[in-house]
Formats: sequence, C-alpha cells, structure tokens
Amino acid sequence: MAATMKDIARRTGLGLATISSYFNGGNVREKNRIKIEEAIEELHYEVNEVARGLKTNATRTIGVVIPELNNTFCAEIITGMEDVLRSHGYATIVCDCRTDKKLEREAVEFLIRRRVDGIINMPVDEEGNHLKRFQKMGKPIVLIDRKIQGIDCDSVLVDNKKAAEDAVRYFIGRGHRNIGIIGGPEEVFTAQERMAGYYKALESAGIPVRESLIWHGDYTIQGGVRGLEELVQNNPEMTAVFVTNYEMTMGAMIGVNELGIRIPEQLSMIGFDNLQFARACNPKLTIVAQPTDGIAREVAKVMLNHLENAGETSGELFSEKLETEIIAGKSVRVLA
Amino acid sequence: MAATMKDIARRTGLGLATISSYFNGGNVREKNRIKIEEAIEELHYEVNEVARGLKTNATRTIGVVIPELNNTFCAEIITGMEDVLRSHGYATIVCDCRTDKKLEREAVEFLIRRRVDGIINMPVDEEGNHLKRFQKMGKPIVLIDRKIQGIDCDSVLVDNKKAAEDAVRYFIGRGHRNIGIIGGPEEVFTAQERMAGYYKALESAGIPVRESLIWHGDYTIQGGVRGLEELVQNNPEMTAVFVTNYEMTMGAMIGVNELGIRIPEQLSMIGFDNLQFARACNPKLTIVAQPTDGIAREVAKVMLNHLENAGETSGELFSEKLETEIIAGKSVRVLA
DNA sequence: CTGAAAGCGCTAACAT
DNA sequence: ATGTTAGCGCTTTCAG
Repeated sequence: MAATMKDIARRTGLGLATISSYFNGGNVREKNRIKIEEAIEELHYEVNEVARGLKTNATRTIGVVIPELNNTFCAEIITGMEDVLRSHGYATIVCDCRTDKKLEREAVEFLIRRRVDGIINMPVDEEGNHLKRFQKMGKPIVLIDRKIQGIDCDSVLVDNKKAAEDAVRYFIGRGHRNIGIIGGPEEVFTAQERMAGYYKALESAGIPVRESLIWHGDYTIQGGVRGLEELVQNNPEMTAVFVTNYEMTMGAMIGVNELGIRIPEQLSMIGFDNLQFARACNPKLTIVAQPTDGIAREVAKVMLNHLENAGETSGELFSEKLETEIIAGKSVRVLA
Repeated sequence: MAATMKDIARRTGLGLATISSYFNGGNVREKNRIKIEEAIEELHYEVNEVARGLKTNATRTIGVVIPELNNTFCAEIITGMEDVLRSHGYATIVCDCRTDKKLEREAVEFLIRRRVDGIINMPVDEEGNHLKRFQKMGKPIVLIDRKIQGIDCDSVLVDNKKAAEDAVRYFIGRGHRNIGIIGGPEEVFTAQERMAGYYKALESAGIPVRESLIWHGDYTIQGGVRGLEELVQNNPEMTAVFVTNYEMTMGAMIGVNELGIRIPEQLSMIGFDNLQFARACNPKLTIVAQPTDGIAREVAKVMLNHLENAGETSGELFSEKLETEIIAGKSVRVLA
C-alpha cells in the first residue's frame, strides 16, 4: 500500500542503510540526499513508526492514565503535556479510567500491550499495584498529585495542605470562626491534604474543629450541590465555606443559587481552580488556583528527561511540589 | 526484555502457530490451552501490539484531531469517544491543533506515520487538504461539526442553524426586538450556521437586521468578554443577547459582572452549551444545549462500523444531523 | 489441530 | 559514505 524504504532504495538505486541513515541524521552525500528527497516527494513516503518501534523497542508514545478527562484540571494538564510531548515527536494515548481502580489497571495493561515508552498517571489506586508490572519493565513512570509507597518514581505535586491552610486563614483573618469545608473523597490523597490544611489552620488559630462543619464530598458537581445544602441546613451559624475542587465549587454555586443565598452577605465562599469560572460568578469568587500549566510542563519535562537521557538520571527521584495562589474576588465578607 | 510468543512456545513445547491461534480465537486443544495459560501467567506475557500491527497493517489506533482540547465541548466529545473506542480495543491518540491549520496538517502527518487505522477530525481547514493523503490510503475519516467539499466521508453534525433560530425565536416570542448576537469566527462553519439561524429568525419575524447588533467573536472567553462590552456600549436599546458557544458565554457572564449589568432586568441572555455552568449562574442561564454525548457515541459508532466491516460499508456516506435543545433558566425577561 | 517458515518495514552491525 | 544482512515479535500460508 504505502511506500516503504525499499521503494525509495529501488527508485534511487541506493541501499537501505543509506536511506535509513538519511532519516536518522547520518551523513549522506549531497547528491544522494537530493535523490532521496525527490523519491520521498514522488512516492509520498512517510516513515512507518510501527516498524521502527518494533525494531528499536521504543514507540515514542506515552500513556496517560487519569481519573476523568471531563474534569477541567485534568483536561488542562493533558493539553499542556500533549503540546510539549508532541513537539518532541511523542504521541500521547490518553486513558480516562472514570476514577475506577479496575479500569485504571486495565488501562495500564492496555498501554503495556501497546509498548508505550512511559506512563504518566494521576493515580486512583493508592496501592499502586496497577503500576508494578510496568515499572519492572524498567520504563519510566511519572505520578501527578500523589506519591505511592513502593513505586519509586518521579512525581509532580502541589502543596495542597498549604493551599487549604491559606484559604482557611484567609477566612479567619477576616473575622470568620464558623468555617465549613466541602472536602473530597476520604481515600484521595489531595483530599486528605486539603483536609489536613483545614485542620491545621483552625487549630493554630485556636478554633475548635466541629464535625458538623465538615462535609466529605466526591469531587463532582452534584457532590458540591449536596454538600452546600447539607452544610447550610445543619449549620445556621456558619459564615463561610471552603470548597476543595473545581467541580464541587461549581456545584456549591449551583446550590447557593437554588437556595437563594446571597454571597457574601449571608455566606462567604472560597472555591478552587478555574479563574475564568470565578470571574463569571456574581460576585466574583475568591479561589485557590493551581498552576495547571506549570504542572503540565513540569511533568512532560521530567518524562522527556528520562526518555532522552536513558540510564543517566536513574540516580535520585525527582519530586517537585508546586505552590498554589489565592486569587481574591468579592465572595468573602469582612466580619465586624 | 518482555516475554514473547517464542518464550511461550518454548515453555509449552508447542509451535508458534498454536499460540497465535490461541490469541486469535482459533481452536486449541483443551490440554494445550491450559498449558498456554499457565505459561502466560508465569511469564507475565502481554501481546505486543506493535509487532501485531506491523504484520497485520492495522494498529487498532484511531487519531483524533481537534481544535482545542481545552474547550469543554471538545473535551466532552473526546471523553465519550475514547470510552467506546477503548472498550473495543482501540487506542485513541488525541492531537490538539490549537485552531491552527498548519498544526492541523502536521497532526495528520504525525498520525499517518503512526499508521492509525482511522482519523476523527473536527476540521479547522475548510479546504480539507490536510486529509487528502490519508483518504487516498483508503482509510476511514469521520468529520465532526462540518462537511468538507472534496472529502467524501462520514460526518456527524449538529443542526446549528436551527439551534440559533430557536434561541432568537425564544427572545422574539417574549417581546424582544433589539437582539444582539456574539458570533464565532466568520470562517468557521458552525459559526456561519449559527449566524444564518439568527438572520433567518429575525427575517421571518419581520425584524430588520442591524449590523451594530452583530459581533464576530473568536469562540474564546476573552472574545466573549469583549463582545459583550462592545455590544452593550454600542447598543443602549439592546434588550437581549445570544451568545454562540460556551467559552464566549462564560466571557459574556464575566463582562456582565464586571460592568455590573443585572440579568434579566437590564439585559436578557441566552448562552450555549454546558448546562452545569448555566445552573451555576445567578440567575440561572437559559441555554442552547448540544447533545455532546450523543455526538461522541455516534462518531465512535460510525468509525467502528468502518473498521469492523471493512469494505462493506463503502457504499453511501453516512451523515447525521443531531438536534439541540433549549434549556430554560431565568435569564430571559418577558417584555410588556 | 499443530509445526515450520516466510515476511511485514525498519534499524544496526558489519563489510566494503 | 554506502551496500548487505539479520532480526525485532507477530500472523499466516502451507504441510503434516
């Protein structure tokens, strides 16, 4: 069907090695280079990366396993990573595992069969069993948003504890003491960290933690709606609420609208991620913003490092912790 | 490195053909089947899809080329497609071309080198030159959101003209006559169709079209902000505005907030896509909703049809046009 | 039902 | 610098 190197060899009268050398940056006599390029043009030749992959045992393909593509945070990170990976000649196969451990494991097996050169994973299974086999093959893994005991690999994290601490302190500094939190799933690492930050900020301000002010959500829009409704209903004295991811922030705003609560007069709020959404809220929402683009580029960079330097980097594990930022809106009232 | 079929053959004492037959649904004697399965287990064997792809000239991989992964509409469609494709054993390589024709062409060439079995494309280049070579290879293409003259292939569309017509009629039916529109890029097909619907609704109601009420945006958030500001400034008498995609809808809400305009008292609005965002707006936004999940599943289905049936379907081109729906909020005022 | 052998398109010694 | 050749891991005739 498609033209092969053999066709080019025949057409130019050159040997296969010369053609291959041409494609791999070797030295080719000027005259022959021109002949080869003419042949490529006329035959519409395109390198067959599948054959190359079989031979070199490197597919120039990276597998990405994430909990939800439909989650803005994930989508933004993938956009950034794919951009830099493709510009280096790497393809990205994205697998959305729907926050399901079984699907996550299947995704990794799927990627192993396709012989990807590396896996980038925002892990759902905190045990990391799904990654063990891939790691034994000696191929690089980069984790996003959490480390896993027993999987020695690079990771790019965000300082989620501090992020939450900052947010709660922001409330406290403006006179709030009855501060609610809509947290994430208890088994999710980022959710644990954000919750820890909430505790820490309260404790260091000498404010007792009250269970009724804590809602464990599921990082979904509907979870945010529900969480807001419950917190408001159970805590008439609550003056502020911190929502710990974007989807739930959107849900909390929906809840606020549907209950007819006025922000910030009746309730102050700090949300998470997505500055544009925050701006579109009325009044503009104060949020904790993660450096998504920074994470994406960092992850891609770390992965490329492994791939291009091969054995060299094998020494120490890389692990960076990026900082978040509070972007002030008008959703937090200053109490007398 | 990893175990191969040869290893299994050696370990079981069987021939390669038997092992291959086992993997491809052929008949294998019960006793041998068990032996093979034991060997697979012990050797942690995983089929090498790369080698298989070289031999069969089919990679079980689909390329997807879209203008912006970071656009919710695209992200939702990809989520849905990837789900059904992977469940049929197909990998998806997503290429975000940043709404750039040159990058779009490069993406297709990239996918050709990787010998994908089919391409799904939400095209940026309306000429379709980027797809010609792939089509000549006899492999299937499915287009989303627009057809291209000269590229005979299946397509899944949305009735965008009717979508806009419905929205504008919704305004007219509630007494509005000075209706603005924040349109998309003039060269983009969906934007043309939505604009055409705007014209048609006005004309059939006998309302003259006024240029000052039309803003040509660029489908970005910032474009929406700008469009709203300009329309409001240039049209004091405007009572309603229709925004024609999600990003610009968000932008328009930002503009509304930043200008301190009250909805619907001072201005009525109908947005596009993303029901959840609409619910999070205060007051709840009335929107035109596209059946994203329906589109995603349809596209994947059509592609799989080609792939699994091979030559059979080559007859007629498939082209479905899905309907949108207006989801009422409280952002449209009824004029006396 | 199973074994032997050819070959998919490429790369990488090795020889010239 | 260029030609020759083996072989990556699999599928697929063709025999047996």
